[in-house]
Amino acid sequence: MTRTKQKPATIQDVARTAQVSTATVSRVLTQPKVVSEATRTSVLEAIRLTGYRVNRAARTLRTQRAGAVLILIPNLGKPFYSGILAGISEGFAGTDTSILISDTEVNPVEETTLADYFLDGLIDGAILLDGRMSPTVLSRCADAGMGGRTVFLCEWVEGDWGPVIAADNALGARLAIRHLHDLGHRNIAHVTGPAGNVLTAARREGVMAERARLGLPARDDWIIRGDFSLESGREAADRIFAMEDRPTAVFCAADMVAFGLIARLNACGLSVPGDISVIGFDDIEMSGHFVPALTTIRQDRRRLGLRAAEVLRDLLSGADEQPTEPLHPVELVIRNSTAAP
Amino acid sequence: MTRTKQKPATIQDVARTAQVSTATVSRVLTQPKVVSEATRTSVLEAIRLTGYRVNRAARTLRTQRAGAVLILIPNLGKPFYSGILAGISEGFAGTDTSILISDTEVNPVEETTLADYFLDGLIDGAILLDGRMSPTVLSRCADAGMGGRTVFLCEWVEGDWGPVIAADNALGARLAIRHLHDLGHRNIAHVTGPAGNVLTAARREGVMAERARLGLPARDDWIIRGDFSLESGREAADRIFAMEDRPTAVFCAADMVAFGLIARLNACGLSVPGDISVIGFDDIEMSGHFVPALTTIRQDRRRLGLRAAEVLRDLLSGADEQPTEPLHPVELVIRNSTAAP
DNA sequence: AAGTCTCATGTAATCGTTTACAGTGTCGCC
DNA sequence: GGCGACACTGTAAACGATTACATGAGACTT
Repeated sequence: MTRTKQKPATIQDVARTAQVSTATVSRVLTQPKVVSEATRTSVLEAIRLTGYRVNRAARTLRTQRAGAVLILIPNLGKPFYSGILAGISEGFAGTDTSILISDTEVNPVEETTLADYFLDGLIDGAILLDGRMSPTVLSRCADAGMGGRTVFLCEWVEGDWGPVIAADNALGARLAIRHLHDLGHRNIAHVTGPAGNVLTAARREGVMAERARLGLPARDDWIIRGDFSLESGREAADRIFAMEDRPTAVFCAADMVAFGLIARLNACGLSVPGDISVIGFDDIEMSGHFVPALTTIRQDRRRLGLRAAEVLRDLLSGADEQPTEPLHPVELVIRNSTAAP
Repeated sequence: MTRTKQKPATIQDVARTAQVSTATVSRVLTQPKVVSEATRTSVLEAIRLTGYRVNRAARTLRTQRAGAVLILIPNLGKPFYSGILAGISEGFAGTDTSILISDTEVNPVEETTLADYFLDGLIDGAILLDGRMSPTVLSRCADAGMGGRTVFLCEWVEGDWGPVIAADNALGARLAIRHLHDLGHRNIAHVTGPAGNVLTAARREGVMAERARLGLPARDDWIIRGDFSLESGREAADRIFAMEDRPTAVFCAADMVAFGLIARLNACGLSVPGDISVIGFDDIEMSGHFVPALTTIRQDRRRLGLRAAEVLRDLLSGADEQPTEPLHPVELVIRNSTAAP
């Protein structure tokens, strides 16, 4: 008598099977301590027998909690984010919270979308990795009850919109410059991220600070605007190649930029690190496999994701927000793309 | 009198405001035709006024439809998938269906997980991009009512588990071989995907068939096992470099493999396409930017995703399944990594 | 004028949980 | 013996939508 296409069992079925009330079954599921050992085991047995699974919609409706969080990612295609997602996922493991992922590239966050998620009761909170969100949108979201249920990760928006989890980008930049300086480089260029991006700002700031500290020449045309893309790396390479006195080393604000830059420099007949040293930022998976293997600044993406998940969980459970250390460590990974000039 | 932290408006509030019953409001939302022009506009006005949004949980509970589908992806980190996601997303635009994304790398599909999504009433259907799912898991899912609510995309599992949307991989492989042959190559190697993968099989089959058709030498050691990864490309390069009579051209089962291969060949002192021509498969974003720009076989990923979404929609709406053309076109994109021997 | 049909709307049951409140039984203690 | 405390458990009212069925008003037919 194998049931194949039966309707899913409800809490009623379990209650009937275990000869208790639905309330008791519910209690076994949500606050096991208050129900006696005997009935608890009998109910659990009934659950096993009936193959019961709690209906999320009903629970959500009743408790007014969605049991889900939204992760808003600028561009899923970027390899940078997979480790982050793994960390977030890990952080929510065992909490029967499901994770919705949305790509702001694919589904642009228009005026209301994010707020709608909250209003529709689809999510309890969100982790935002997109620093381009407008304050207008954010304040709408705050009106929608989003206040205190949002965490920024990696990127963020200026203003008091919620806790921020991020790597110490400025420190990373300083480490990069220091490394190049230690190798003997004095003329160091920097390919930045896109304008208006908080990471761009933090990293450039680090570059400026360290360059000043070390007394390195601060030429404006050695700060080259990029946008974290491979393509912008190639453009930067062209710019550098055309300079009369070229820098001997380049710090790229992202590994992808470094790849584009190196490929193009090679095509122009310049070798890395022979003629020019290049250092990146992020340490994405490919960086170790590239030729030459890329010297870069690593952020522990899994850990960042994990931490963001924890912070959001605390936020949602109303736990007293343990002050999170604002900046996560970064690490210099020395490989083959940097050498003495 | 701006309401800031008001509870969200319910259908009751709208009904009261518009002086109609909740049934009428509901009808305006779900079957606008049956309600008179006059009341409809009045209700819509009331909705605007109250800022009402339908509560998904309540609707799901009542209708027993989740209004969501699950996308199961092997590895979100692979750049290959972003275009696919965009297409899927496009395919569901305007259907108030939300899209859940799950990464089988991050959250392995254990015995029950996928089935649970269905049982919990969390999703109405799924698009599966992971060909590694075991038939055991799939048959559990079928028991959970998954039958006829699932679509395979790109990869698939042998057996009658649902419609399959995929590019014509065998044709792609043949085009690649033909292109190399047209350039004058006769000694052509192939770096395959991982064992047991359906794409690996289809592409290798295409290679075999075309090689036979063109009367090319069929040496077994020119079929090199890979796994779609950059790393496997590097290993293949080492193998090829060590051969006494090297092939003059290599067809890689994935662009990433080609990148690893080319980088390593360069490191060994072999130039591409000078010494060896290399062609990839997929045409991921980076392929056009790589140096040399990679000749490859393009699949229209956005379109594949779009089509999968459409098929799933039809499946869910119970529409008579219009027989989908089984294989989607592929296209040879000629760039700079292939040349005459 | 009565019957019938159509169209628009209202009434109320229902989906499957959770949980405030009430009830029962047992025990200890004055 | 009565009374409070305690530990469980049951009853039933929500949560916010959808929808089968009932109702009422015209319009049209005979």
